[in-house]
Amino acid sequence: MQDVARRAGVSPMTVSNCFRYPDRVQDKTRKAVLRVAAELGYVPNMSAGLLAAGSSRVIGAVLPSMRNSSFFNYSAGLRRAAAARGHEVITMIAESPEEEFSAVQTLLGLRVAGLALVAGPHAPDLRRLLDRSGIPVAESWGAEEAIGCGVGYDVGAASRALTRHLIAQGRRRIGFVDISGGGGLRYSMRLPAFRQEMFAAHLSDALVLTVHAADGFGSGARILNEFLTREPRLDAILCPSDVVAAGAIFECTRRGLSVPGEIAVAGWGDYDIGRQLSPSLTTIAPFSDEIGLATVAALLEGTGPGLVRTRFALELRESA
Amino acid sequence: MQDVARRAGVSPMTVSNCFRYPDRVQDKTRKAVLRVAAELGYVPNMSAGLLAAGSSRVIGAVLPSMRNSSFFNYSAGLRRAAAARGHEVITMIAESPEEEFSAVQTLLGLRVAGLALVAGPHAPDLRRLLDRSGIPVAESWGAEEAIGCGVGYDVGAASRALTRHLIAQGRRRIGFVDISGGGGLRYSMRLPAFRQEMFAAHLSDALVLTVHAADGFGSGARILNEFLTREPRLDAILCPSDVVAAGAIFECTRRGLSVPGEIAVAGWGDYDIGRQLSPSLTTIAPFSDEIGLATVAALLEGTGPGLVRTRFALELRESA
DNA sequence: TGCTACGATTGTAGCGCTACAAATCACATG
DNA sequence: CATGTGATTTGTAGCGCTACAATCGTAGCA
Repeated sequence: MQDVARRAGVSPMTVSNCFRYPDRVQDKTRKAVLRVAAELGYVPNMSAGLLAAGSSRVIGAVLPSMRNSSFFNYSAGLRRAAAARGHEVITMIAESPEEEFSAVQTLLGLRVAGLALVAGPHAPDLRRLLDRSGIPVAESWGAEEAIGCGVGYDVGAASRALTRHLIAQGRRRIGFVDISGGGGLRYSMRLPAFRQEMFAAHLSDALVLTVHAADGFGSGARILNEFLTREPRLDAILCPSDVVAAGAIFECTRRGLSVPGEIAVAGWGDYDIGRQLSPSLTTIAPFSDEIGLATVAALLEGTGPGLVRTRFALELRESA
Repeated sequence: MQDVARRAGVSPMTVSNCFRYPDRVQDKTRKAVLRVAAELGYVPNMSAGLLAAGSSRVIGAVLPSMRNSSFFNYSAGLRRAAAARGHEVITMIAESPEEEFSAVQTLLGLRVAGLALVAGPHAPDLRRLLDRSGIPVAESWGAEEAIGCGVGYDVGAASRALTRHLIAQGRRRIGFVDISGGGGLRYSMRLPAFRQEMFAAHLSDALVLTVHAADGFGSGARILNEFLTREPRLDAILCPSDVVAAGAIFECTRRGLSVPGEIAVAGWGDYDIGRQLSPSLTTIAPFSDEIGLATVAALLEGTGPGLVRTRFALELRESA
């Protein structure tokens, strides 16, 4: 900074202002300084700035992965909302509660302006660590018990809407595929909501199977087998993701079962594959980018703990 | 840090040492300090540490997306290699050269220990900025002209291997699907290598089509249409990704063309979908995680500019 | 007991920047 | 031409930590 100031013939303080508060500096001066800075390849040392000012313009996000389009869209939403407020987003991937804890420590060490977590199993000390840090925290896909501000759509309502739709279509023997593993926590209300609606319609809610998130396509055959063994007249399946649903549809095709004629298949998450599939997939669209937008808003507008509900949509297509 | 030192009855310097150089501190002292720190929720301010010490243990990575499994595996490789060396990885997503430039500035501002870029179109000033920064840089999927150290497999060799395989199988009228858009830059050697092999085998290399990366599945129908219009006796297609190949196979199935009987279809990238598909997809496996590992090694072992080659494999399955 | 050697611990100074208040400047007014 | 006003610029002090050198404590040995 000294060098830039000298070369531009101004004080270091003016250089600092050029980057942090451009309005405070006369147009001509600022342009001159910025030109010299570009020539010298000067990039302000954010660590020093943060140390001096006590506040940064970087938001930290911890994600369990970015493999599926939900997290991808979420991340895009985070970035868009942050950019609109002059902030940046840095991301750390953590695939276990331990990794998440360590990532949070790193981000806290960087003294980010806010921290976006994703709901799921957390390390036991995480909440305490964050409470003491004083940094705004939001938990995306979070529900009532969220760390900081929970941001997400009403999974239970979505599950009820989907179940009601199937019942309204005349489906009676509906198989429900639950998801296990860490990510499943975000969808823990799916099953209770399904049961509630089935009970209300005087239908059996006993056809429940569990798959691991990682199984993906591959589980389609197993699911169908097990369901049909237990209930040969099965007429609908509710899958926990479009990928699993795609696997189920592939297996139906292989067995010569028509979809949706003989069996209705519903997915969850509105992934690309669901649109391309034939028949195209009825699914829940979670508007994950909105979760990202709302998360940044909660972080930066300082609403504090609470619960922010985003939208979801029942996407009716061919398969159910 | 002062508080922790007071409560633990030691000097601030000892607290600092506990976190940075655990060996310098007696076991008993360290445990006591760490306990107090945990109680107080103290996390060392990395900015201050970096400012004082001039070096951080965080590596910055800029990715164009993490939608596909290549980047996901790459990112996992980065994290694994960094963890093995006691470092962390923070990621920024940038979908355009401008966003990439801005992300690099942020990461440079954080004074990361190293910067991992992905090959593709860059902002014109990026190279100069990085040269002056003095921070180690590597460009993954990079080739000869890489910024910093290029790390990646030999795309040309992979393309030649795949083409030779099809020719050896007796295919004569081979359609080649090229990819356009930013990401295509990483694969610019695919087409020249294909042409070279076709020429060497005295075959026509004129059946070339271009798709946009974003089109994915959807482009399958168009590709097949155009190829078959130009050459009704088409007997093979080389696709730029497994997703495009899957789209092509779907379209073949719809038209009643048998794969690989009448038409061989080859993908690229070894995505999940290629294994689940029926017929399963012959493809190039890029070992993206190795690119991540090698990138971190190049960054931290300070090999400087140069070119590091990782492996790839011709994954022969049912479709070609 | 005195002295050395070595590991553990502790001051001091300063990393690069920004908040804040003070100083300076440009310009219009009486 | 003195004076006031508001915009622009500039010192000063200190953010929280670590490198480095200095100091302390203690075990081993003559």
